Amino acid sequence: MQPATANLVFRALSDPTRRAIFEELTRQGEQTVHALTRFAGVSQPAVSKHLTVLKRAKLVRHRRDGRETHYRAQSEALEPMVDWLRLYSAFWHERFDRLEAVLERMEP
Amino acid sequence: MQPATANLVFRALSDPTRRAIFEELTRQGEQTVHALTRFAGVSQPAVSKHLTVLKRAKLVRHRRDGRETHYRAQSEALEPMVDWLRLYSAFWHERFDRLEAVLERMEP
DNA sequence: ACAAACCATAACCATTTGGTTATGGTTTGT
DNA sequence: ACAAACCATAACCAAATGGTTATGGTTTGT
Repeated sequence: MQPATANLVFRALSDPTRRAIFEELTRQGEQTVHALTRFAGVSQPAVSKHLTVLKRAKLVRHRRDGRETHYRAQSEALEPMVDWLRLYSAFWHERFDRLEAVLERMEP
Repeated sequence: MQPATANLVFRALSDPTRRAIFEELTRQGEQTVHALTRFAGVSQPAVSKHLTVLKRAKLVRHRRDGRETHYRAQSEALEPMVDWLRLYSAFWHERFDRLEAVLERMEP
């Protein structure tokens, strides 16, 4: 699957409610909209809209099962953000570079 | 210095113009507001406002020198974002963990 | 001395955003 | 069969956001 643009990912994760939903999906695994609504503390339509934004950034996938829709986090979509940090964080750059070098030596 | 909250950092970097300014400061080093204005393609007051947002997130520092103000990136402020990725990106978690382990073996 | 350069703030504006309630379409349980 | 549950979308609203022009305070060059 094509990765979403970095911009969509940064935008999607800039909202605390959306981050909380993504965090919850990461921690607890797949969840229905109903469960996420109880968790998020906002209305069900608000949750649905947040999930739509996360979906456009490829940060979540959904699976319909009867009348419920199950969402789960898709952490690979964070890659543009990780790549960005690698490029623009001088502080972390060295660490990442060493990671690359070491991993390549470990599994050629 | 106290790190800014993760929320401020995520918010500040969610805007493409602001990210571009931060990227430019990282690549080219210290810059005046004037130089950043030419670079950013928006008005000087717009740049000043973006710099204020970045400043609140501790992503930039400024230094007055006569009538000009020089800004520079402060990449350590990205740490909350890196920490967040470590916590919530299952995909990258393993890589980070291996980095930690390997680095510790390399320099005890 | 004074005009110009640099920057921040104020005042303003259109658009976006994050929330709400209302509604309707499927699906399920009884 | 039908009421209730689940979810998405529509319609709406207040507040936040990202931009603009206007203005004023320092500092610099002549």
